[in-house]
Amino acid sequence: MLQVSILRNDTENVKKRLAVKHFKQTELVDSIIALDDERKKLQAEFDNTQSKVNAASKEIGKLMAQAQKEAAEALKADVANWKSSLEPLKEQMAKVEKELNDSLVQLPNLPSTQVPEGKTPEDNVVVRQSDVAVNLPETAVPHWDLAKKYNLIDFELGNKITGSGFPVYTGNGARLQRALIQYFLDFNTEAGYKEVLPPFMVNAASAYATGQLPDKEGQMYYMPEDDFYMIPTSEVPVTNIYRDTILKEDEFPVKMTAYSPCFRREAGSYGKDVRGLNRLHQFEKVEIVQIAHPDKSYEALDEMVLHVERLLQALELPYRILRLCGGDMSFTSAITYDFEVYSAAQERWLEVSSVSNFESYQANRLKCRFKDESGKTQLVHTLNGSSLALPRIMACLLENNQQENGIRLPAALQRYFGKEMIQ
RNA sequence: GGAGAGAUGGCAGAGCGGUCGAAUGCGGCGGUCUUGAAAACCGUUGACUGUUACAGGUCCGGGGGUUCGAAUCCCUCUCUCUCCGCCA
Repeated sequence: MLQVSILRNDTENVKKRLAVKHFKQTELVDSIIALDDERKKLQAEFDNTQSKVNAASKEIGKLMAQAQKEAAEALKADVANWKSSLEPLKEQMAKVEKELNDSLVQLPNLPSTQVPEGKTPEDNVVVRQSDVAVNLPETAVPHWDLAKKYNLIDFELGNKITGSGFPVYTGNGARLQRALIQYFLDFNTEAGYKEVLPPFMVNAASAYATGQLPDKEGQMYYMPEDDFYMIPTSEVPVTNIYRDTILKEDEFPVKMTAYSPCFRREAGSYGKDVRGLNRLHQFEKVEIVQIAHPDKSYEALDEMVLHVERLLQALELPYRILRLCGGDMSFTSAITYDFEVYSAAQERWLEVSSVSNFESYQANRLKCRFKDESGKTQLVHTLNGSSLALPRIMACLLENNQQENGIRLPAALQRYFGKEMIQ
């Protein structure tokens, strides 16, 4: 969430920025500042009284030591008096603080100045696009047919074992999946990202810190017995490594990469979007996360965008990079680049990565800070991106590389897969 | 799952219900000394909130309670360790 100080110091600009995100209730900004004023006032009053109580308690201690019982008793009466006024104050403070916090989590992150105006995906700006020409044979089919033909993925079996959206990868399908994970992790670690293998379930505090709670609660699988959530992305456990920490300046930048399965309820999805591998309840992803100095986070962002782009180039897939417009960005992001690959047989673009800078929005909830040169603690910037999400990459690899006699894998993958062709 | 022990500052580790935000050691930072470094010595060193600044307030795993006053007593939850059982 945003810091109140940002709203306070730059109120008009904050409202302008919120408008880019098509956030309507700008009056929330004013009410937050008013609530914070109220909070401060109550706090000051509370502190003053508490201060008197503390002083008197010490005095009582001294009087008791000197056996001045009567004086002590008199003071005790005063204390009791002050304390009774403390109770209602406390209640009011709790109320105001809750209201303040509830309001604050309703405010989305401010979009950076580079974010284009716009409301729908059509308003996203194509930043770069590769050559999209793909030569498919006459007999070309979508990946779900290929998966069946070469026994790579069994969707029906997944239905039996769990339900729709939980495919079973078999034989070369499973092997290709494994090869991709291995390749992505190697590609990332070679670029300086430290590999971590995190837990696949998190507690509520972690889900809150990265922003899944409270706004995306219904999108996660939840285990009520233990109060755990299945992770929708490894961003959650990996970023939470740095929850409640204070970094030293020489620790920047923190670069981490993690493989994990991702679990998403995807309530409300239907139709052609969910066909085959296009949208699943469980899928594999390799993620990259950076924690950066506030002055360096946009450099880090550019570096991450280039990194993902090089990976797509190595896979020889047609791709484009979009800078998302204000209306299409996620709640918590300050700027987001989406990567899409062109799935030739379906003739559609599939999102395979989303690289975002959250600036200090996430760090504020995470309480991830650093000490600057002057010794002051301030919030870090967090960034993350997929590198890459597996199912759609697989769909695209299968569709775009299909030939009459099999599927030819790009050179970069052959070493990992062990063969040039899936037949 | 059963029995027991524990949770204190970056780490280690003291702490009688009152002057304890907390001894001491290590580490960190600054300085003296040195050509430089080490050693030694001196000083300094938690977070949050708040104020122009000071003051003040809060925090000794989380929550609640007793008390004029709690790191210290009570209840509860969580976690860690040891032993037993079970187990990939």
